Amino acid sequence: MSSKITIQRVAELADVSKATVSRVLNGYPHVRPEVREKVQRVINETGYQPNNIARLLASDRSSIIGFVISSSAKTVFHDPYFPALTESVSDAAGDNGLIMALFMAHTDGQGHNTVHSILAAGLFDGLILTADAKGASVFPQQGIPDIPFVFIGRPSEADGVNYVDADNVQGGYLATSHLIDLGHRRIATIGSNRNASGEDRVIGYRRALSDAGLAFDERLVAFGDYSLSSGYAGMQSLLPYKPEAVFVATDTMALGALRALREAGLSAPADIALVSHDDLPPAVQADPPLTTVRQPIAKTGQLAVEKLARIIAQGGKAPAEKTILPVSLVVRESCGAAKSI
Amino acid sequence: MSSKITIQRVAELADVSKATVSRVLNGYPHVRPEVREKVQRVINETGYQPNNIARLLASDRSSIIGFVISSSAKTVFHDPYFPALTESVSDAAGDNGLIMALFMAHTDGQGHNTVHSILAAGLFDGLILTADAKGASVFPQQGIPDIPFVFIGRPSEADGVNYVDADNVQGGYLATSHLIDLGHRRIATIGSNRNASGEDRVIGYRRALSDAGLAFDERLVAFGDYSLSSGYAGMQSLLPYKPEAVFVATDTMALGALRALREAGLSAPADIALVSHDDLPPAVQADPPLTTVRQPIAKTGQLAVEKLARIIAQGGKAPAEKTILPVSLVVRESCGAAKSI
DNA sequence: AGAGTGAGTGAAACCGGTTTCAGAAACAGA
DNA sequence: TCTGTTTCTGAAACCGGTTTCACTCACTCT
Repeated sequence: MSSKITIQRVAELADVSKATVSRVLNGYPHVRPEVREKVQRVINETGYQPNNIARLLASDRSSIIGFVISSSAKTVFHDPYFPALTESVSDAAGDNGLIMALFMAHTDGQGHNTVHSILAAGLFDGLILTADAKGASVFPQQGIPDIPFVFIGRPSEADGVNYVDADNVQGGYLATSHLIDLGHRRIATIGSNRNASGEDRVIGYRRALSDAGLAFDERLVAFGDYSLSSGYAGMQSLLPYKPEAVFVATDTMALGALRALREAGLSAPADIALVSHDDLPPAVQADPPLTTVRQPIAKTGQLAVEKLARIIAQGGKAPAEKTILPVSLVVRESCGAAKSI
Repeated sequence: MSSKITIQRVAELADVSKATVSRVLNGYPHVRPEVREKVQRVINETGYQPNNIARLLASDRSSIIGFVISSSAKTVFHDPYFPALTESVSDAAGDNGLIMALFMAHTDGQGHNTVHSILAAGLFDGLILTADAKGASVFPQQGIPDIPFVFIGRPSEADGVNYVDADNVQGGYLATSHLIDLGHRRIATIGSNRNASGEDRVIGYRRALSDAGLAFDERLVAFGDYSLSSGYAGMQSLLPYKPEAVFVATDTMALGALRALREAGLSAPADIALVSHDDLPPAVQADPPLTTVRQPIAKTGQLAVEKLARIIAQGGKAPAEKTILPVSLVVRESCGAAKSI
């Protein structure tokens, strides 16, 4: 089916053996310059492209990595986080000479098995996994060959596992501290206990309060599921307790929170100051633009891929290490610190 | 690296030949029921998983399809259109027993070559391509084996090419007609001439005007590039000509248009009625929620994959056919037809 | 009973590369 | 000039499946 020219044909045309062509192809030593050149010429003239499949079968390496997005809910691609992450992983894979295959792992039995069988097929050199719902670890499982993998986001059982994550605790801390610095005292949060990232942000929130000598008030904490509507609901549940400011754990939920405010006849930052987390496009597009904690998503994907590539190159075994990326506060209008149009 | 058990090992354990195991594996006939069962038992007991690579090399079929998103700009994943499409293609691929590998084809020389070489490697059974910038056809090119492919969206050169697309002309027509029905006369549009879809929507817009006996006014047409900011700029450029209503070719641009209105002290639908196109999540989230033309994105991806699967099953050659999916109008608040909170 | 079918099976070729191994050629040192 | 290396190179094995082909063995049909 593919281009009809094979390594055998090239070998014949260049009047050498398959082995020699293979050496030239892979840049191996021990080939006379003139021979190398002759082979190279034939390759160029014929437009020969080695068949990856055969190469892979022989060398036990595919150059394909799987990127598994475990979406418990259908929310996956509604939050711009995953698209952004996907893009960076795809780019990084390309830069490292790898092909990325994307999977959405639906946690229902059916889809689960699909992913499982795909993995077991031995097609991939490695995997990038997104840490998702607590305890719902897709990996590792019985019967799966020990293929290298790297998590993005801290998985629930992080012991002995490679992962790259943003400093979510610090994110919650920065956001909350900023609100404290602006003079607010009754600071609420719309967090999430769906996964480690969400929990960490709430931890940062509590730590900031504590460091500032402020009491933690159970009633000022709402939990969402990263969806816009859960942010909306969260804010509604918070309003009766009259918060002066709210740290919302994601931009998307902040959008929902803003809507709840608007419908209650309130506005940010005039009535309630808002700081969110992620700094995705909606943060800029929101009205008012959101003060938010910037999470280095592109960097996260890139480092994860590079780490995986390194592990693969090392033959699979490498000590587990975690990488925590710093986050930073981006001040816009929703917090009330800056004034603009 | 993979599970150490090979077909050879299974054959030995079941006391049959590799050929027989292969037949059982693929559900081929000519195997005695008892033998089939014995082999199956060994397979189950050992947890044997056939090596896809070897299978593929021998059968010239990989069950992997490439999904190529050609992103001229970085806008790709900012517009929720692509995430939604990706999700549907991924799902459909899984349903058809195929693995989807995602590529972002950056049109710069570098990335271009990457995709090119990947394709030439003969790893894929077929491709799903997104029709993008006019003339910038990624495909077909010299040296690429004739691999089956299906476009999503009408490509610039659509002759003899398989594609699945929404009825964009009808979309523009429906949106504009709705505004006309509401009594508006000075109807502007923020369209796009970046690709066929954009052009078609403008064609529908013009046709609706024409059918209603309204004159086409050059000054009431602005062009954007699908980004929120271009919608913003588009609306600003339109305002001096006092439109009563505007058909914006995508939800995302409509978000930008709404912002421009707000900053100009105007609001929709009170001052200017708005209808957009796509019906992606932002349409619901917008304030006011957008009246928009629903495009069956999930269906589009699904049909494209199914069509591709069919072509592959038929051995590659099949007559080119186009599939145009119907669109429908979703009335919300931005057009002024409905009143609600 | 003998020829003609068709199902069931295994040996071996094959897919298109990589890798091992051994031999030939070139070059060094004594 | 004669060993001892080192550099090139090709033949052949190998990766783990699929597929062809020939052969055996019932089981009809004359």
